Amino acid sequence: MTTKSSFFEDVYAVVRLIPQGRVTSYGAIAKYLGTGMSSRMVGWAMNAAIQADPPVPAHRVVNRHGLLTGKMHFGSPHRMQELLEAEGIKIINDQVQSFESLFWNPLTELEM
DNA sequence: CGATTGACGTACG
DNA sequence: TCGTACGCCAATC
Repeated sequence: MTTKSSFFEDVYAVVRLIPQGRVTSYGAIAKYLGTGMSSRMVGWAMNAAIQADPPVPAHRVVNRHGLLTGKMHFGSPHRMQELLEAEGIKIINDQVQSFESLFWNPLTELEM
């Protein structure tokens, strides 16, 4: 893109492309962005993503294990789980059920 | 300006 | 197989 897309904006774009009822991992996004395995940057971007406009469905982004590690950042720890369950995703003990089936890989879906 | 932290992930023991 | 240590890169203190 001619526009100098910031790391954050790029993350927002990918997360916004996540279909409802699907989830992805920080590492997948990080790799898609080409930042390698610096998944921490993705998580940091997510922190700002909540305040981003339009709002980014950060609740669809979980860690490699499918755990809602960032649930505490949604204002209310239960908010993230509520949002995911509202999309039809089952969560038990902060763990996404059938995570592998619900996993949305940007590298595959976007066909890099 | 330097040190620490951070919603992760991989490697090694 | 499980636990601990290290690395990434940027932002915040």
